[in-house]
Amino acid sequence: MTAIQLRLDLNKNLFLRDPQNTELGKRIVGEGTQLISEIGFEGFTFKKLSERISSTEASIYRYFENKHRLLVYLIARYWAWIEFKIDYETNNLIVPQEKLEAALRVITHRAQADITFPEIDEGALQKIVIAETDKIYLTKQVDQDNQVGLFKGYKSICKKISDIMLEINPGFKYSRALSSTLLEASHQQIFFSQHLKSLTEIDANGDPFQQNYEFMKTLLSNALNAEA
Amino acid sequence: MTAIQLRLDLNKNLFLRDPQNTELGKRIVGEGTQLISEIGFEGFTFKKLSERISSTEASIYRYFENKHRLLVYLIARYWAWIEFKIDYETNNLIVPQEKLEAALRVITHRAQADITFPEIDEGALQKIVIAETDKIYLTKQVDQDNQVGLFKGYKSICKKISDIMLEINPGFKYSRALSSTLLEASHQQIFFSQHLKSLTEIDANGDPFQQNYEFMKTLLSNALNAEA
DNA sequence: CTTTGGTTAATAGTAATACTATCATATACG
DNA sequence: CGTATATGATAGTATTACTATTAACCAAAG
Repeated sequence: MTAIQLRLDLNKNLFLRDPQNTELGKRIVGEGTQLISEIGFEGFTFKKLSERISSTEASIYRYFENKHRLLVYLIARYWAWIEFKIDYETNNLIVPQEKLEAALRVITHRAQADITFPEIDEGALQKIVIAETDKIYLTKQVDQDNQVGLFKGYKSICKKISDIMLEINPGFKYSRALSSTLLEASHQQIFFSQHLKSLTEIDANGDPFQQNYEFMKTLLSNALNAEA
Repeated sequence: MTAIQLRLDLNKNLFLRDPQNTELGKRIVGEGTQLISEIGFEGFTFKKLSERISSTEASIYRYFENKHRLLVYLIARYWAWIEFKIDYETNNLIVPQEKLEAALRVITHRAQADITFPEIDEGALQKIVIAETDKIYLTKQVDQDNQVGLFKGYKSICKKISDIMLEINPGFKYSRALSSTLLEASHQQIFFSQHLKSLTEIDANGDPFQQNYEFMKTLLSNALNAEA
């Protein structure tokens, strides 16, 4: 795959001012990704980021309402990127089993800078997704955030995979549930392999992304075939 | 089942002073559970709790290092409670399939005050587990916390279920991974049914706990039988 | 060439949070 | 009775997550 660059149209509620439009915006997003992946979201502040990009807190606040929104924005970009890759990889495939395998490969594999954003380090972004994704919806404002469309990208991928499952087995009753379970497992199992090793056979010293793919493929094909 | 009361020996690192030993300790834990389930963990502070129990911040800090530790403590109690119930329900069962079903029922079902803690509202505690569990390990200190045994209870349940799976199918390669995936799904799917409905078929207006049980049972039996 | 609009920097300030420290009082226990 | 322990009362601190104001800069429009 040739390296191409992406520019996304994301939900307008994800930001106050589109960071893709300005130099400062790109630095906020690019260095923000690095900083969060380095020190973790809890320790991250706009103050620290402003020092890193030689700007000010107030300037960052003009792009994002607060640090939570920045996190949601970054992760939305990740899922938009994943969705694009699923479309790309499944394009022209006819056999639904092949489509599903291709999609599964995309959601489980290590981030690679094939299709990329100009200013974002995809490896760092994937690290954020692994460690912080669940925090975007595990909040009191989840319903409001959901209502203004902040989670559209994630839901869209879930539906996409669910639809492929239904092509394979139209009678399967839990395609959405299985799809979201797999999406969650795609980062959770990697996290466990790094930090809570007894919770998984996946081994961070081997090729955890590949192992996770195999685990999930096993789960999937059995679940779908059995009910056929 | 007759109502019985539990007193647990939890890891000493979960608290500074054992809250089960004193009146104040029990109020911290009991009212803390209520308050977190009401306002969410982010909005929760020791200040607010101290007002609610007519005590002081400083007194609460004598029991728990910080609010994160209190959350870890509460959730550890939940999983210890679940583990006890699994042991109780699987006791004397011989057929591993039956054991697995019984365990699955325990981890998926709505909290009931059958086997109980004196001061804790199990319904509120389960609400906390559904909304906050992942926050106990999605932190920068996860490795240190893990090292001092804060997550022992969760890991123990994961192993227990995994072992039953291996009784059914000794050749299954992903028993730990599947077990942790199901444990995570046991609260995640309920959360989705309440807040991000398009991510699951489980319907919060029906009997979501029962539906979740059926979803997970489907997953499980297919995964285990296929590889037999 | 000047005005204007838009972007950013600089600075200051605030309420709340997450603690820590100190001291006095109550109570319990041996 | 004396002493250890638990709690309460109070105060204080560094940091966080913002908000507000003003001034400087720059590009395009008139």
